[in-house]
Formats: sequence, structure tokens, C-alpha cells
Amino acid sequence: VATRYDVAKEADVSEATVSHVINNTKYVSPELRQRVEKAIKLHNYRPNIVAKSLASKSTKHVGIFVDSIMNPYYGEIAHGMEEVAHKHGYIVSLFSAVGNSEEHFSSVIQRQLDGLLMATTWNPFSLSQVKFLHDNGVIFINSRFEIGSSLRFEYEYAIDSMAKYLSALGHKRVGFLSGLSIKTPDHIRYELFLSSIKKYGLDMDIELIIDGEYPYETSYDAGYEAMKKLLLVPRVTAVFCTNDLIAYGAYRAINETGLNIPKDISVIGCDDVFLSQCIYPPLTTIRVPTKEMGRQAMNLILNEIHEKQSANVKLKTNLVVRESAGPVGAGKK
Amino acid sequence: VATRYDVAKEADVSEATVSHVINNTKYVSPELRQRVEKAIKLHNYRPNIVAKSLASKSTKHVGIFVDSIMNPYYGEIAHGMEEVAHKHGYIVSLFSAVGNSEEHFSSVIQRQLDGLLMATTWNPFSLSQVKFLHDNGVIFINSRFEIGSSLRFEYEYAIDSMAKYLSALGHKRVGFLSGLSIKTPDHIRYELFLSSIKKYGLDMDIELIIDGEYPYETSYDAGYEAMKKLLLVPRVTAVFCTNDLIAYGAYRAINETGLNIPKDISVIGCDDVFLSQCIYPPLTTIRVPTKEMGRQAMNLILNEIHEKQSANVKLKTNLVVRESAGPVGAGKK
DNA sequence: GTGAAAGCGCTAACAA
DNA sequence: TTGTTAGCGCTTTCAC
Repeated sequence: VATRYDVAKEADVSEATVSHVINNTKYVSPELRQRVEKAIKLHNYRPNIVAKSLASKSTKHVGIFVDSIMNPYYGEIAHGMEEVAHKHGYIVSLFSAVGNSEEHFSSVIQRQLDGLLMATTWNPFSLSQVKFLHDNGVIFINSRFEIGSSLRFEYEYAIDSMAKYLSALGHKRVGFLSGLSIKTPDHIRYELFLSSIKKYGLDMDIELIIDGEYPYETSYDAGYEAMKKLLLVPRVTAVFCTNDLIAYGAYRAINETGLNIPKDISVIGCDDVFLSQCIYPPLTTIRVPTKEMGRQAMNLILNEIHEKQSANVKLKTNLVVRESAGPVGAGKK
Repeated sequence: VATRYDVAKEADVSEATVSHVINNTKYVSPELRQRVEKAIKLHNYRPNIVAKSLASKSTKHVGIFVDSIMNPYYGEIAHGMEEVAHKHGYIVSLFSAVGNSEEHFSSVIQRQLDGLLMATTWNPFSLSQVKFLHDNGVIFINSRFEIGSSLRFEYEYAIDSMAKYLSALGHKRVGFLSGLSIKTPDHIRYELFLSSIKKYGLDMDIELIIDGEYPYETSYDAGYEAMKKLLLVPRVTAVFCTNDLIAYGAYRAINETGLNIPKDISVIGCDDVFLSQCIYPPLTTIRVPTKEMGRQAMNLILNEIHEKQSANVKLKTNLVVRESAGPVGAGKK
């Protein structure tokens, strides 16, 4: 396979000149430029980006770490990220955080990405590790530490609305389904759920909380299993799922028992993934601006790279009412 | 940031020795090994994989190119691929083929991945380009060219079953929804659909074929728009969608007009993505072993890398009957 | 067993 | 305007 040396020899110019025509980094006379381009064609030469990265200390490559490739929530974030990354000549690769193992994270960090977005709901890093990561271009979504740039979804208002809404519909006993253990430090959605439950005087019964034993193949599976358990708990009339896929799994468990959504049981999700308007009944859920988050994240990364400066972004979320929740007792015959 | 040189100096050994303890590539006396490890800790040293890749001509990095990150079909393939990749010390990154542009493909090829799986439904490459790509570790799913290793889903049987099934239910006019233009060379699903339609004597009316104008944001959007058009065509009683997300979009369009699935119109999908059993009504679709495909693909890549040998794999698909298709005319009042 | 040194393919001063 | 050359951080042969 051809290297820059071959091209230089073929065109009878120096390697530096070849570099300059490829990168447009200096003026090169039309004549030479043409000779070089011809030589490149001839040898079917493609620059080796690994070598280029090593020399220039920049890979033009950013990444995003997600919990599950199967969840469109992450797809949407990645999509937003790509949109701005490509515009600036960066490529983005998506990595899945299998098992959240430090070694795995580490093995991608070492690849010298110019930036990395940790979009996982959880990570094993301590404060000092996060500092180290920040120095390596890593930024987090909903991190518990405030280091460098920070990206955050604000759930306060939406989760409050959700509890208020359910309460207004007459629900007292609402279940909570999470794929993540409730003992996870900084399980924001759980904490906010709890405080809103309290605020609206709903039942706070430990039986109503079903958390996950990581890892399921998908959140969907987790939701299915969790809902089966919740269905054994007496007098549950509604359930809040920490993401839409969990809600889909819950749908399945509920349908299997012959119960009706929302007449017998109301379900509310979180994320408003694009499929949630399509599923039947359309899911009442919390809309999270994922794509916008992806865009903003990439902008922050660009900022950290070029301007060496940090910033914080907070994005609002809100409840979108569709048809999966209704008044309590509607299913009574 | 620390380099191997710093570690070597700290431990008072040569750089080569540091290399050997890190990679376990030669025996190093326990004493030296310990000194080196201490120095590594002290400096919080992490090998630079870019440099390592350049020197060793191997990145231990493979990739997968997909049409859309939002389609779980690809997530499942990637998931299978990761399973075996990680077992062998490779990391995998997922790239989306925005616009199928050659430049974009090219910019990842140049990153010297040890292997790359092209899982997109379409690509712009000519035969000679495919040859070149093959030399660079790229393998294709359902490629129209037979170069090197090949991966293929066999749809013949399943699509035949689908047409037979619909025919047995009394359908004569079945629509065809694709996100991809039917003029695309080697649009396998389309070609097989056509021949099975012919075989079972169903209507072959050009109006029934709705193909996509790439790109939609998601297949779901494409399906929604396509179905709206199809609904304008007289006496359509069933529709075959070339992937499940398109079918979901079709569901939406159908529901919006107040029609019932399957009483008024039957819909059949393709892929059997994990959500298809959850959606309502559960989708009758063609099951394709995506995860297994991912595993096999990675195995082929490993083969090409280590044994320098190619192989072919074909994976069977089959119709899974659920509730989205039924006898024609059931919705007549 | 351990170390010296020649690359890997490219960038980026600095010279010419 | 073009060319020379010293690295980038690591691997790997080949001496010691």
C-alpha cells in the first residue's frame, strides 16, 4: 500500500509538498499541485490517519458512550451529535458501555479521541477519575460531579407534573420501574419521583418500587420482568417507568394478564422516543430533547477543544399527555 | 501527560522493558516488573494506542456501518458483533452512513480499522472499489458482489411464505412499502416480493409500490408518509413493509384514518425487531437473525485478519405470524 | 534477561 | 514557493 513517500517520488516533489496539497495548508503552485494529484490517483494513495493523528496530536474523532445501542434514546442523542460533528470534520463513533467496566472505558480513552460524551445513566468513576477524564476531553450527561463542561436534563418540572397529573386522575398507588438499582448514587429520576410522590400525598410503599438487576439485554426486557412483579402488588393503579422501553415491556406484561391500559392501569414513560406515539395506546411520557442534547454536547466538546473553555447546559423536559394514563377505576365492571 | 519514556526513566529501565511488561511479550524479572509497575502507577501512565497502532500496524478496532442508529435492527447486529469482538480484545464502533457519501466511508476507512462491517442496505461502491475495500478489511452484508467473505440473509423462503399466507387469507392487492428506491441495484427484498406476487397470482400494479425518497429522518417517518400515499390507492387490503419501522409508521397512518389493523388492512413487516411483539397489534413479520449475523460477521473478520481466509455465511429467515394480518374483508360492516 | 536503535507514516518548524 | 528534518509514542529486531 502506497505511502506519502511513494507519491512524493512519483511526482518528483518533497513529502512536505504532498502534505500541503492534501491538507491545503500552504500555497502550492498549480503545476506541482497537479503533478501531485496525478501521483495520488496513480498510486491510489490514501493518507494514513493513524500516523497523521500521532503527528498532529488530534484524531478528528469523537465518541459517545451509551448504555444500549438498542435504545433509540441514545440513537437520537448520537444523531444530534453527528449533525454538528460532521459539519466540523469530525467523525463520531458510538460505543456501548458493556457492563460499565472501567477497562472498557479505558480502552477507548487511550485511543486519543478528541472528545467523548458519556451519555450512560451510570458510570463507575470517582471524582478524581472524572477530573482525569475531563483532561482527556470527556464530558458527561447528568454527572453527579461538576467538573468542566456539564450537560443536564432538568426533570424537576416534568416529574412534578407527572405526579400531579396522576394524582388528579385519582391515583394513590403508583409503581416505579427502573432498570437501574435505586441504590445507584444520584439516581435523579428516582429521587425526583420520590419527592413528588411525597408532595402529592401518594403512597410511599417500598413494594411499589421495582428496580433492575443490571444488565438485561434491553430495557424492554427489564420492564417486562419488573411489571410482572409489580402486578403481584395489591391495588396498583398506575406506574411510572424510567424510560419508554421499560414502559413498552410493562405494556406487554399488562396485556398478557388481560388488563387494559389505561382503564385498569395507567402507565407513564420517560424519554419520548419516536416510537412512543406509535405504540398502542400512545404513551404518555416525559419528552426529553435528546437530539438537541446531542448537538449541544458536540458544541461543548468543540469549545473544549478549540477555545479550551467549559460551559454548562441545562435542557428542559416536559410531560406529554397521550392515552396511556386515565382516571383510576375506569376498568371496574 | 506521561509517556513511556518517563516510566522507563522512573523505573531506571529501558523503554523496551516497559513495553514488555505492559504487553507481556517477553519474560521480565519480577524485580524489574515491579519497579516498572510502580512507575506506571506513579505517573498514571496510559499507553497511547494511536502510537501503538502505527507501530504495530494493528488498531484492535473494528467498525460497523449502519443506515440509521435509530433502527434496533442495526443495534442487534452490532450487539452480536460486540459480543465476539470484546472476547478477542477488539473494540467496535458504530458509524452511521449519513447520506451514503463516499467521502464519509472513506474517512473511516483511512482510520486503519482492522475490520469493518458494511451493514447498510445500500452503498455506492463499484466492483473495483469493493475489491479495494476488501483488501482493507471491509466485509459486506447482502452485497451484490461476491468478493472475499460474504454474509447474506436468505429471504427467498420467508417472502414466499408471506405471499402465500396473504394469498390464503384472500388478499389480492397488497402494497409494497420501501424506504429505498426500487431502482436501487439489487434491492433483494423488492425482487423477491415481485416474484412471489407473481407466483401466487396477486395484483401487480405499479400503484401498489411505494418506494422512498432517501433520506428520511427514520424509517418510521418513511413508512408513515408512504402509507398515507398507499391509502389513496383503491382496494388495497394488505401491505408488506421492507422493515418493521416502516410498518410502525404504516400503523400510524392507518390508525389516523380510523381503519383497523388487521380487519380493514393487514400489515406485515420485516426484521422482527424486539419491539414488534410489543406494538399493538403484535406485528406479523419476517424474523431475521440479526444478532447471530453480528456474531458471524465478527468471526469472519477475525478469520480474514488472522487466517487470511474468506468464507461465506448464509442465514435463514422465516415468517412469524402474529396478529397484524387477517382475512380480507373482516372489517366490512 | 535487558537495552539500543531503527522504523511506522505523517506534521510542522525551519531552511533554502 | 518548496524541501529538510526532527519528532509524535510505540514496537521489534538484534546485540549485549
